[in-house]
Amino acid sequence: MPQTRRTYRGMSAEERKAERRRQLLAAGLELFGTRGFAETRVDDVCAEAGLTKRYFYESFTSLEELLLAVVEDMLADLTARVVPVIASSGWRDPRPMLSTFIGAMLADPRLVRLLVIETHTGALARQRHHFIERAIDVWLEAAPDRDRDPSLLQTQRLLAHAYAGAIGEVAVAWASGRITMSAEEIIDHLERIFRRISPRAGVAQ
Amino acid sequence: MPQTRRTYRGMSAEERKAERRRQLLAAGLELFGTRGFAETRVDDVCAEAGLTKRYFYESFTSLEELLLAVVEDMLADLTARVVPVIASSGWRDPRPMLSTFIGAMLADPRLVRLLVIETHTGALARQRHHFIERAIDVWLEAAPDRDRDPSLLQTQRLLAHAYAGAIGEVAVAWASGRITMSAEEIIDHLERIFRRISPRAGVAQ
DNA sequence: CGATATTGACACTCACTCGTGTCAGATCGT
DNA sequence: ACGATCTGACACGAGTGAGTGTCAATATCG
Repeated sequence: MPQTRRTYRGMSAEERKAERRRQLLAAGLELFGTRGFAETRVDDVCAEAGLTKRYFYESFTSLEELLLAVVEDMLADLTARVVPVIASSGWRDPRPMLSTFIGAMLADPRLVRLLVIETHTGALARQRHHFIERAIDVWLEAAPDRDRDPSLLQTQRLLAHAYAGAIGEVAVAWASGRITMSAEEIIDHLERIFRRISPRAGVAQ
Repeated sequence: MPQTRRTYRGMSAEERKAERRRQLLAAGLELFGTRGFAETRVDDVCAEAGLTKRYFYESFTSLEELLLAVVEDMLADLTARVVPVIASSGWRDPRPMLSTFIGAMLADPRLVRLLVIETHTGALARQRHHFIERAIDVWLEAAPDRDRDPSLLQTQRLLAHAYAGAIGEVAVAWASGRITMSAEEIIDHLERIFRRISPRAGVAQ
């Protein structure tokens, strides 16, 4: 049992631990995002991170905990990028929001696997739903008051899920090479879908 | 090594084997459709089916093979029910198709889990895509000639994926109690979404 | 009733992976 | 340089589940 903590390679104990945790998160993103959670072992993550099991259990107690942390990170990143965009130009022009959100997934197929596919199972489902609910809240926050009509809330919720599902499925189809379009074209189509689905445009029909 | 085959409980050897296979498929639907594939063991399926492992390996070589067979069955059922509906009134009035397709999932939450969630992984992904592609084909088959414009095919494909994703996500949200609406209302909304997304209505806009 | 096919319960081996432990060597503080 | 800490590689036991085998009990045919 070590009594004092020394610096190694110019890093303090906390820095080293944080760095190792970072490496593990990166390894988790890579493996969970490519071969998937079900096919990933603790030793695989360690090998990918260039560490040993000792340091895995230093920061996480199980693979699922690592998965949760990885998804948490990705969703936090995404939220941080998308929220201000929605808040500023969201309701008037949905394209910046779509471009940011979808662009991130099209830029890194691992995100598709991680955020769309893997989040259907287990504890991740809660994160998925929480993220969608938060998206609804943020969106309504930026909306004109008349759209906060409580009778429309259920509809909003349904539409949000429908739209999230549409984006996800298109992203999956693209990631597996079943849709051969440029990111621009895909965003064009999704923007058009969004504009048509949006209740704002829908009240009038 | 048995040399002759006898009848048991009034059934021939083939009938008994077929009956056992049927029981295993039902057990698979129940377990895969509730706790999910990842949490299901061979012994669980056998217990649910009221059989022993011997008879599992009589009809299947692995759990994944059983899963494939179960999904295959469900998709075949769904296809058999939806295709004629599309062929008859599909393009003019999408509601019967939606009612059939979505109604089946809302009537049995196990189908949601099985067809929407579990089909994202492994060999099932191919079945999922194959089903969607087939849906596109059948749909275009019933469409007026002008809609077969090849330049619209890529768009059709994207829209089909988007719509499939929307239905799936809504079904998941409903199955997990996050959407509290009657099946009728949900179908209403999805029909509206469909009518707006449909390229038929979209060319003008 | 006797012989044999069929069945169900269960024991058994094997492979895999988790989580922990050990230990020699590298690195740092003094 | 020396002692203590930190690190990486690997060994080890435990638990789980797959796939196969055994055997007594049961049902059928002659």
